[in-house]
Amino acid sequence: MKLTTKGRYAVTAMLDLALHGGEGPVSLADISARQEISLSYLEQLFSRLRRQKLVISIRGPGGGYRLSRPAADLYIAEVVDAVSESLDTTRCGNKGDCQNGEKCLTHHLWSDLSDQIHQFLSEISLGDLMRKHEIRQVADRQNRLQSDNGSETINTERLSDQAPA
Amino acid sequence: MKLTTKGRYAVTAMLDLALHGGEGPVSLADISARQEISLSYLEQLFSRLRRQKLVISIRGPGGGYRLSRPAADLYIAEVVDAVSESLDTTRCGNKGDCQNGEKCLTHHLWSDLSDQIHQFLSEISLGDLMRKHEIRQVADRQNRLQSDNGSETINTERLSDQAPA
DNA sequence: GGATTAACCAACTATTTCAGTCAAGTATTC
DNA sequence: GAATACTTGACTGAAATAGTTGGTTAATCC
Repeated sequence: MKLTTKGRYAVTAMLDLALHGGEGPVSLADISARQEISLSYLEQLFSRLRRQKLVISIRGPGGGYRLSRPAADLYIAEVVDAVSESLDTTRCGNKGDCQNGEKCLTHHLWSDLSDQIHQFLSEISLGDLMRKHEIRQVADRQNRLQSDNGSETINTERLSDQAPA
Repeated sequence: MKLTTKGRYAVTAMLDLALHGGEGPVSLADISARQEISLSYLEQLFSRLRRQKLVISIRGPGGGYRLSRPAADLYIAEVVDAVSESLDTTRCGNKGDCQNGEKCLTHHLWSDLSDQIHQFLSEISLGDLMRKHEIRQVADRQNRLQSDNGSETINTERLSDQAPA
């Protein structure tokens, strides 16, 4: 498991797809415009997302991409994995033949940690984020309408509130 | 929050420090030899760890580094943060003046996700890892002594077992 | 059928980060 | 004062990240 901006781009794009995919395919050009990610970079990312069967492509005019499954069944970990192609964390190839066992232990500790984060992201779906997003969008709009003074109430409840058990 | 090999090196080194720091300061040369991390790279990492006050340096012969606090009070998130200098996740500088609010929302979602991982790593201390390490070391030794046939029982229980609530 | 749309693909470039090296310090102890 | 070991900064090669260019292929619209 590796967490970099690349994964963030992928999750953002997938979320955009989930949010705007209600009325047919979404083109990368649209996502690029909305999320300000370069089109060519999106192509690279979606090439992987497609090969991992997270999205379905529709060619030709009016074409674009669709989620391969309902957003509630698409998990963040899948998206991150699809684009970052998790590297070997052990250096010794996980063969267990490290020098007198000592080195490999710390390696395994890190690998366990990494597994836990993976597990964690496997329990959050795009649907979960969407719901939060919608709530938030509504909340923000309400805030903007209600209080146009400079009070700046960014009081949207945190994602942490519905953290997976 | 960014998770790369850099953070792994730092955690590994700090864990080594925690494990061998019982009888006085530990030199980077020792850590370098045990963990097979280049001395110069360790110097870079410890320069940051020291500035973040996670370790204390003792100069001169017999010198080295010590943890600034008991291992049970030093959390993984601190170590990772110290060396990876978490980059801006929002691009817009978190000012909230993104284009019609839309872009920033997805950014915030990711930032929340990142916060949760951070939170998660903030609940695991070096002490926790040490305990696991010791248990493991004993278990491995037992395995090695008991079954010297090729059965290869890598049945050490996972870190997940004592995941923080 | 031809123009348009948009996915697909490959090679190439610039920038940044990672990982490591080198060299010249400074403080401490023996 | 010599040895030890931390401290700092500049520098390097390799890899990953981010973006570009220039095409090809499939589907649709006119």
